[in-house]
Amino acid sequence: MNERPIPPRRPMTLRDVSEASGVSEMTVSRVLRNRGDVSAATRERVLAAAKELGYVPNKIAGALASSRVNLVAVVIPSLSNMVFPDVLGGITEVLDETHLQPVVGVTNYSPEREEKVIYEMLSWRPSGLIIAGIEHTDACRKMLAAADVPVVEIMDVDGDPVDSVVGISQRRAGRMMAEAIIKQGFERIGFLGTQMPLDHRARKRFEGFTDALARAGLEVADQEFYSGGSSLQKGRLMTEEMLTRTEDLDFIYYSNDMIGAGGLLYCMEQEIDIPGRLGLAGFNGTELLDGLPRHLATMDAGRAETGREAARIIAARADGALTESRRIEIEPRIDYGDTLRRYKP
Amino acid sequence: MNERPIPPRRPMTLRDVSEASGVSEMTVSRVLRNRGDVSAATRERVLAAAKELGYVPNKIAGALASSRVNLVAVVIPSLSNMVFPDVLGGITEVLDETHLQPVVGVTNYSPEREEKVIYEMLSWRPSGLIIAGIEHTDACRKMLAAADVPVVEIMDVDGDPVDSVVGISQRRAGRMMAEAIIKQGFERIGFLGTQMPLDHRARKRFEGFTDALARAGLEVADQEFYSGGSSLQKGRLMTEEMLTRTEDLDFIYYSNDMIGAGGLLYCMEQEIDIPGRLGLAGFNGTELLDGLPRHLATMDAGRAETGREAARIIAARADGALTESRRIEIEPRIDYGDTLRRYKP
DNA sequence: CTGAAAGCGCTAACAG
DNA sequence: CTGTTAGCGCTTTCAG
Repeated sequence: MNERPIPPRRPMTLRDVSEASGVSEMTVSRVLRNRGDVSAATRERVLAAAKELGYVPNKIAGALASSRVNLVAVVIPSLSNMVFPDVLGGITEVLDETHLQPVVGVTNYSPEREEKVIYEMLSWRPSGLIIAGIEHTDACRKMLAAADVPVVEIMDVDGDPVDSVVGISQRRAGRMMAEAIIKQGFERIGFLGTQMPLDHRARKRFEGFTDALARAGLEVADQEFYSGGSSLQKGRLMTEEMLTRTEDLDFIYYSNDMIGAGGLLYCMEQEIDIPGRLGLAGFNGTELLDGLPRHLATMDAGRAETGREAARIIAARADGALTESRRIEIEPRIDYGDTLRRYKP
Repeated sequence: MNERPIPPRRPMTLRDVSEASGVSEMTVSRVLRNRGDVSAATRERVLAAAKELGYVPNKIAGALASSRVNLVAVVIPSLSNMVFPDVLGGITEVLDETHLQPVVGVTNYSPEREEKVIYEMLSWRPSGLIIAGIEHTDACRKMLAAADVPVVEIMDVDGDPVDSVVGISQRRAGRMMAEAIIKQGFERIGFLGTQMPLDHRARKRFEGFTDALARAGLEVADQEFYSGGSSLQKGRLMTEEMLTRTEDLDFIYYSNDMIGAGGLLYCMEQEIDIPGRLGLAGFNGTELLDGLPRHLATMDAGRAETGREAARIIAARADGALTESRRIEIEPRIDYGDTLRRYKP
């Protein structure tokens, strides 16, 4: 197809644009970055030459020379969780107004991978780092502290942050839900959740939950934890198992909306009276719930808001408008939906 | 909290490790990169010093000096679509075996954003670029061609690729589904999909679909397109509308599993005989479907496989094992589920 | 096995 | 408004 002998292509540099336009490299650089005053005529010539050549500046060299990098590292455990894309949405929304750009790294809930991802990210000297969770290995904390980069830990404020932190209190969220459930008169309460060692936030929610139950003289009547597979499917199957095993349950609290939805679908098929005979609640406030036959009760953890606030902190730190650590606690909000508020008996 | 007067912290460099270990910068560099022979003793000293200082190498400088960047740019339209995380999973799986690392950019189906994202990505001189779709603005194609970087366009092979391409033929996928539907004896077929100008893949599927219908002397009996909002909810509402408007429909083809699931849930509530009175099919083969009361028919587009193949091409190009463009067409596979195969009449 | 010198492509800082 | 001169922190290359 291509018959011209290909000359060994030397990567294009500023110099090429400089030569093509007859303007010094420095001025070309100014034009391309919109910095300093350049005459309209020169600007045009440079822009035309750059476009003609299809020149894309080398940010590696630029970053090295200016020690400025417009990247914000975002470290999250998973993309398939629904939750994290929402947070990312909030981050992007705010960063889009700035010159900063998010770069995503995924850890799959593995501490080793987290260390590696953070190391890789930091080695590009980003303008900031946003990371899900507040539990990290010592090595991670050390790196983050040593990096001299603004860090925002998100989605959990219960613990000792490295720098700034934005999110809900997961323990409090668990307590709030327990209290709401108890207030509606439910007493035989089961819990269905993700395997905890992996997910500190789910664990803390569960702890807050059992705490509040204990204070009311109750305890979890049955519990089970899963890992892997379709959450919807798991919710369905595990709900069936649990209801068979513990027949007198009158409530199931799920650690996320997806398994909750699975449970809800199962219950509706079985024509179980919801929430008369059995109440249900999930966690996250995902939009998925709007399409279910009944709206599952849930708790909005303010994911987009969390992302936005975290990004605002990074942006403010990057341009020097902010110099100290911040702590922003987002208020979780119970959504009663159709499965938590009991009909007056 | 911190009472020590903070000395104006100069970012840490190789030199610091060099001084701390009493070894030349060059040798430190060798140790940290595992290149060339270094005596075990020296290696230990260097490693200890680096760890002690919490040194993280500056990849910017490294990349500039070596003109090697271990980043692979991955450009996708959206993260909330279920589909793209799966592709990313495949990509990551393969790249994890190499020294390469994916970096994700999101375009929100906007050509302008796509241009910007590509430009930003290329300015970091990645080792390769994987991008969803085969339709790009001229500016994008020009940049990609000029960049001298291996490019893999994915998830659609119908068109003129810039370089390599991996994915299904969307037109063919549409045709296959139409043929399967016709074969089952359905005749009054509706289509419910996403707004098309944004999503070329959905458009091509639709075109292939109507093509195959036409060849069988049929046409789409009703159609509607949506944008925004919860897909599950939209599927429910739009299915209701369409069934009210066109009462004699005997099949609805959805452009993705999520709206399909919404439609399915609606139909089950209405106790519509599925697939006796009405057949349904979605697209993508998402694991979501496993948890539904009935398994929605769908088509597996080989997302993870697509991601893996794309990553393999980039990896092979990066280490010189491959020098030419490749074209890999993935075979889509119909999953009949419970909603497409009609009971023998 | 180890080190010294020269640059990667750009921008800061200064001088016209 | 435009150009010149030094690096940015590493790695390449070549000498010990």
